[in-house]
Amino acid sequence: MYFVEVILPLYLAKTFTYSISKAEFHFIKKGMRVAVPFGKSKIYTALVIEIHQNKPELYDAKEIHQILDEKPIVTEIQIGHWQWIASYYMCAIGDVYRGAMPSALLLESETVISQKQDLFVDESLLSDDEYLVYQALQQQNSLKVQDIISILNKKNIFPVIQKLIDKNILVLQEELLESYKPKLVRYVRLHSKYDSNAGLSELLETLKNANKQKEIVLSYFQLSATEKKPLTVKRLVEATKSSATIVKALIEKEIFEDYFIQEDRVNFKGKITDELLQLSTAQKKAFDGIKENFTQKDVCLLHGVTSSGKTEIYIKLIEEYLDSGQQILYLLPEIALTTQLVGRLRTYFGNKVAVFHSKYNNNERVEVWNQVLQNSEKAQVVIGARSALFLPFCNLGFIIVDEEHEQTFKQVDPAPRYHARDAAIVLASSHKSKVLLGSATPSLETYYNAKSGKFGLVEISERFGNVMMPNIKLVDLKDKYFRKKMTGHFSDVLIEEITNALALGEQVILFQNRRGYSPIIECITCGNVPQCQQCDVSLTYHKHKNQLRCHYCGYAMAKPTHCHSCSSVDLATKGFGTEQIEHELISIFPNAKTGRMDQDTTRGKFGFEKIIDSFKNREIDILVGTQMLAKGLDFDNVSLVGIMNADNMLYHPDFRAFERSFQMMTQVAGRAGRSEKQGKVIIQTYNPNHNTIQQVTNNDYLGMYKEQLYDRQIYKYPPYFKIIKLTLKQRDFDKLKEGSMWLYHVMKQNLNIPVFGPEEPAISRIRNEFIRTIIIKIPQESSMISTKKTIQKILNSFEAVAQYRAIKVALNVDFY
DNA sequence: AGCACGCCGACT
DNA sequence: GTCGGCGTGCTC
Repeated sequence: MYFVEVILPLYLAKTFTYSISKAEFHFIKKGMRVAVPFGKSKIYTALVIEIHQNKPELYDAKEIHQILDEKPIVTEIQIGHWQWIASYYMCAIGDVYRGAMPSALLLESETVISQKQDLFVDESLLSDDEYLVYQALQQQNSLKVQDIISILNKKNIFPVIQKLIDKNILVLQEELLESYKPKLVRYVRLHSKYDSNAGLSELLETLKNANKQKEIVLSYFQLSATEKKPLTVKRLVEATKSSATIVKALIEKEIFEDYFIQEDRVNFKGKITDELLQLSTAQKKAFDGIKENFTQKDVCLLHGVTSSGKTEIYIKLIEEYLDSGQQILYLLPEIALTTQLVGRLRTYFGNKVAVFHSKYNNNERVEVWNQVLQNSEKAQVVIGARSALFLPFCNLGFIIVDEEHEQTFKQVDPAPRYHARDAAIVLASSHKSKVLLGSATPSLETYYNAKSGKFGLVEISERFGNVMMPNIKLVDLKDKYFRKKMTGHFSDVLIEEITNALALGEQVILFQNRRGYSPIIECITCGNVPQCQQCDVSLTYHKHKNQLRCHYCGYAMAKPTHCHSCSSVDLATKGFGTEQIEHELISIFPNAKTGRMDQDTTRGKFGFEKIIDSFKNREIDILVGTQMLAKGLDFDNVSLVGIMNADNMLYHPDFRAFERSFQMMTQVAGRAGRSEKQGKVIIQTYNPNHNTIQQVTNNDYLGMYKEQLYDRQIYKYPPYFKIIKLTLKQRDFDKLKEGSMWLYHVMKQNLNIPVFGPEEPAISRIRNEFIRTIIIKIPQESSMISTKKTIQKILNSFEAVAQYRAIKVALNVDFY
């Protein structure tokens, strides 16, 4: 009796037991994948986490379907880390497994329908639907469920299939589809019969009437003599300016033969610089400080103002860990940033740099996974967004979390809702490795940890190359509107500064944290604002497509010509977004070239790079963008940054609104003045005296930190309180209201800590589901673990109530 | 999560 | 009478 415990890639908290043979028992190891039947018909890719001989008593374990790996592809450290994530972030281990593995490694079965061999069918006994399926099977020998759905044009096809099975016509099969395909490159060589030089002259003789073919054969000899390496078909065709057909003809004549070599999809072919990286005095001091800290502490915060040259320090540190033969993980908040950074790191570390992020396709991800697992030379330094954390490191020495304050490190949906920075610190401790957090505007939590001595702290207060901090000017919008000094959304001061910058051939960045043309359209006569049918939000106007769109569910409609409520044609736009700013720019500066960077213009794999590149190449004079601009991009010719409206960030109903506004404005301002000249920043605001705005102006991080920390303590927020947010969703408004009230009361009674809610969020309905939230605040002194246990118990009894079962509850631990 | 079962209203 | 809606329960 031999068994394995496995994790399934489903929302299931439990592990499952399957039986295996004795031979399999000796072969299977923890961390290997096995295909297992689960439920009525499906086969899933499960992960073995235990091998044992304890027969389950309550049920008969099914046998596994097949073993998928020769060797473990997940390490024991990973399994431990996943279990930590599942318990800390209160989600199912299956969720973590599914989120962590590249989907190409998680094969699911698909039902394949085919016809029985050698059968006689009396077609008159078939119904119309049955006949259609039968006919389709005469054309192709197998069909998928989806095919039949489209053939019959209805959803529930199972009864039809069942009848055909009963009539002994069909068979069903579950097929596992291997989705990873190695990239094969086609090479060409002389056919093996010419291995000895014997037939060569004869060969050319046979081609004397086929000039083009002869030419290629001669080129082949020439190319392989000069290049001294195997020749790809592609290269040969290009070099001879011929076509693949002629090569094919030669292969058919058995003069050439082709063969395939597996190649990595991602390959760096550039040059590695010989130059040694020289750190400035300030950088060197920080570098030494970090190393000094690492002798005492496992985590260190590098707090360096914008353009203080943090990257060079990272590179120096990476160099040291590389020399000691360890793997390095470099986490970035956004994929958009990787291209720039990868290019830079590759000039130092060449092919040792691997990249891993969500825009990579499945095949590319599997390759990086395997390289990391094998501790391959090619993946010594891994750069990636948060999910790179899940790679199978075996010898991890160092983790960098760059721009650690960025909220994109926290996954919101789906589960696991983990924070990559915090999970990285835990991962590092199981690898006994070090973590460096870097930011110009650290999160309050991290700075608090550094100040309290939990983390080391190293600060750089000057910019690299003695560049001055930008000069920040405030423009009071109330005053400017009153004095009629505004053109659209541009104050006279901003226009003047842009004019000056353009005259000097310098570039300008304008920041508006809102995409679209203007948020809403309002009827002047009756005040009606078009709303989304499925969500509790107003529709956003997009001028370019002349559409109204919902930013939550993606619903789009043509812009109405008249009010749907009172039929008036007087419709006005209210508020403004990037698109409108760009539009106004064009009329104010008709000669300047403008560009826009937001979610709408950066779609596609290289959308972002295209805009960045054309801005870098100075094809764009003025770039308008959303917060994407705030993310550590380096431009050397930007002398002016304008923040169109600082207020809409400040007044978000969120306890982090001021912290975030400070970070965002400071980061955007940091894009200004990268060369000798001091950069200028114009902030347009209705509240020039607001503390946060003053702190940005004076570059007063510490002031912001102290003020916010004080508020956090009073209002019971992190770092003093841990926060768990529960989001309840259901289509039925009343049932949701009732259920959330029940849950709130039970939580309140059983947890001796602050519980708030059930609150109706600002957007109370998305995709026709109503939403309520409950917030639980756990003080530092109470136990996180026992509180979570109690919460889990309460949720279990909540689900046991039949009328509440339809309510979906999502848990967000350390919600951001 | 998926998937089947089972019960109910609305159409050929 | 069937089709399709979604509430319920289970998966080693």
